[in-house]
Amino acid sequence: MTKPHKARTEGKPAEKETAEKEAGGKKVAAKIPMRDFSQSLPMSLLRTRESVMRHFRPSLRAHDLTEQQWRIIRALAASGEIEVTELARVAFLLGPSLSRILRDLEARKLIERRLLKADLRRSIVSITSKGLKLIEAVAPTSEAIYAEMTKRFGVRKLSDLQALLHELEAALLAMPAADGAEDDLSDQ
Amino acid sequence: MTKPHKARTEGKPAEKETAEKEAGGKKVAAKIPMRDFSQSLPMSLLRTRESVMRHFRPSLRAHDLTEQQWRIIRALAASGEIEVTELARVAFLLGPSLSRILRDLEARKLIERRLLKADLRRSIVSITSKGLKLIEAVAPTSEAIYAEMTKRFGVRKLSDLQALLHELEAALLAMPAADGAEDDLSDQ
DNA sequence: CACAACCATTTAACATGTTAATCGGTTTTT
DNA sequence: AAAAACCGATTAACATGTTAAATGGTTGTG
Repeated sequence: MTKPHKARTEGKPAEKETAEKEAGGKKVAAKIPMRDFSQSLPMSLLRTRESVMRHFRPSLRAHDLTEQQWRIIRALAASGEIEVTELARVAFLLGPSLSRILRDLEARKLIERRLLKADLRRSIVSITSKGLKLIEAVAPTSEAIYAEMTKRFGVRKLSDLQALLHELEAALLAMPAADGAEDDLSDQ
Repeated sequence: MTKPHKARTEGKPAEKETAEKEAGGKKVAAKIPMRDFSQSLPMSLLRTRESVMRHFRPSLRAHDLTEQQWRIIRALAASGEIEVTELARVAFLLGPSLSRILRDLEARKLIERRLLKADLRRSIVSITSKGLKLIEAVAPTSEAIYAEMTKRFGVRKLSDLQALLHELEAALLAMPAADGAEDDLSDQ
């Protein structure tokens, strides 16, 4: 990928000597503020997600569950039995995190594991009855919160948002990944 | 940081999707429907954000920067000088995380700190010239990636998405937080 | 002025994110 | 079959997320 030479200033110019780098003779003042930082897509997604999770955390916490543990429990309840690798995919967790969490959930007897005789490298994970009870205890509250959110935001807008999120995800999955070995200008 | 992965294992049709299942004598009984787990709003936001960050990470990594460190550096470049508490707000980081990261960035001479004489509890953080150079080295690639994303997804849709994200965030901030003291049946 | 209440920041402790390395188990190659 | 190549899962090591507690500094009140 080539480097664009269009660092433009548009946000608020930083006072101080935030480096006046100029191309030619014009002072581009604050330099490279890039898109207003607080409005970058990753930040927007992060903030919005947090504004959502903020409402669910108290309920999970009341049942001694972290967000990730809840994701796993729910995924298991929805799929019955599932291999660790597949569980990592649906619960969107990395292997190491999943490994640790499964260890803890197993100790709490919320889930169970058994080896696959056909391939001893693999194991099958499933939820226990105790785990199911926990879900039954938490789900109503979660559903109520979700319903309230939907009501406040609007079914239609929520649906539109979900659609856009999926479209963006699809568009980016189709976009080739830059390997980070761009230009490597260690000079300067 | 937040960035799940790439656990793929295709050709693995997730048999049995929802609900009850009975393998042998083990009944992984039924449960509450709930919205299809994988389509929950938090998961959608998480996955989409990851699909975005996935493209930026290689570039950041090439410069030995984590996502959070980059957020801080950028926020500083955009605001000149700023107090720690305010920095935590704009970079969307919790105090403890920020404290650690600032310590490291200061050791790397990318940022500086000075106490506020008027109130010794507070300190002002600012970016150094070395930090600015780092930004100049990373920004072009980041901007190029962002531009490519915008091109693939569409300016209009990106704008719509940002708008919906903000609206949802606003709607949820106005929603009272459940304190999680519902029924509290301590498991056991 | 003494002191409690309050505030900004940091430290502590534990869970997860993340990449690399490791460890059995399985498949392929010779 | 034995060695090499692969593979799934875990462990290691370090950075961050998250809540609670500690540390110093500041303010309000008596």
